[in-house]
Amino acid sequence: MEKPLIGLLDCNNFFVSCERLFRPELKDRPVVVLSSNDGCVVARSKEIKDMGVPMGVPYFQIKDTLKKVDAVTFSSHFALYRDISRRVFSVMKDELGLMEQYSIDEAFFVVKEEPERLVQELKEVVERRVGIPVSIGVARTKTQAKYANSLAKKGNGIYVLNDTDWSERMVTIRLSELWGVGGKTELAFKRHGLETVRDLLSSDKATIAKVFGVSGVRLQQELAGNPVYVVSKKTEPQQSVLSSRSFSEATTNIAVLHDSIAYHVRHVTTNMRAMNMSANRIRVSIMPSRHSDFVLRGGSKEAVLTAPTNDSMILLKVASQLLEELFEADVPYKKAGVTLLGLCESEIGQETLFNYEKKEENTVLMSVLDSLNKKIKKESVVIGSRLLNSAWQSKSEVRSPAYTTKWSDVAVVKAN
DNA sequence: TCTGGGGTCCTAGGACCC
DNA sequence: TCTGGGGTCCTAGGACCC
Repeated sequence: MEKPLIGLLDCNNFFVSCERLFRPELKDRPVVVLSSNDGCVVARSKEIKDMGVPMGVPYFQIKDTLKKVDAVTFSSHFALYRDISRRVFSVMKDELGLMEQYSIDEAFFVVKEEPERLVQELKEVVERRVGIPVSIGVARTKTQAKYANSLAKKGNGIYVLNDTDWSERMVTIRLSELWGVGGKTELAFKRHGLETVRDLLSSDKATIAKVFGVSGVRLQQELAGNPVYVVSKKTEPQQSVLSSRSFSEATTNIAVLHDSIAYHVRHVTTNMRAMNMSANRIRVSIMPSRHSDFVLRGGSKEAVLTAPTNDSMILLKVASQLLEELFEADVPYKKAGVTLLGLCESEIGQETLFNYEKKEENTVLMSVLDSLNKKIKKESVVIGSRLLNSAWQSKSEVRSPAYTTKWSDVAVVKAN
């Protein structure tokens, strides 16, 4: 029997499509969605892509251009996108049974037979039931399927890449077009005279291993049609949780940094408690602007906790300590973040004998805090530093209503 | 004036151990 | 005067992805 193929379903211009779902009149209008802080363009409609506006471009650089073509601009609205994302995957699960969610808008799945018919049906069902346009690529491996998906996007939304097709194409496919090959890797390949998929495939495996390490060998295997990355049934447990944000303006004031770190600790621990998870390591990072003379002056520092915890008070203390150690007085910081690592289910975390009783008390306190903040308003009851008019807080000017997650914003449907 | 946020995986180099 | 070497674990940072 034929070896199974791997499919990749990817939502087209996902954030833009989500916004259009509730504003159908924007169907053929140019639309962009901005990152938080309204800093960069993170999603573009086809009209915008055709204008040559690149992904990730700073908003201020193209504000005027967008105005000229009467483009509609949205700030990111992740609660909405996550909700639509869940609907897409739930339809996929109904149709396929087995699939692996890869990102907010992509999932891999196994294709056993009749790839053309299967993906055609899948595309139609998802589009009919969720209303988001999707593209599907099918090939031997995940890396090839990614490429097939890019071909699907250029055509009618479906591309099944067979072996003959692939061997013909690999002569011209540049390594930089592939999944996992970024700017640095591309340069390294070039230095060794490797530019196309064929170049890499005709290289000696041992040499690739020596020069490019395990990632090089894996890429070579995947391109040769030997799957290294399998479609996994169960989702691996998440390994880390991060909260970070750029400041509206850079700061050299450690009090402002303490304020933002405290916010991120609260944010990240609230999420952890909601998932009933604990962490055994915490990392604090503070960074200057990537575009300033201070680029290299940022850093991060980790601490190992005596026992896994999701207690805001414990983590706040450790995080502040780490911040004090990292902080350098002459550096203008633009961004700060907190990561929790070594995640585990709260119940199975190892308790240390000494703080067992204390931990019980805090657990009650934390759950009271969480429910207050949920009932009243986020961040209404707070542990640790919180400056009024937080100097570092971001702005989102043009966020769409919470159509699917807040009753007050539910879309109204009118029938004629 | 204004350049995102949340993840994963890999590796170099130091600490430590025997 | 000459002062081991190999393994493992940890941390920080880099590269990449969406």
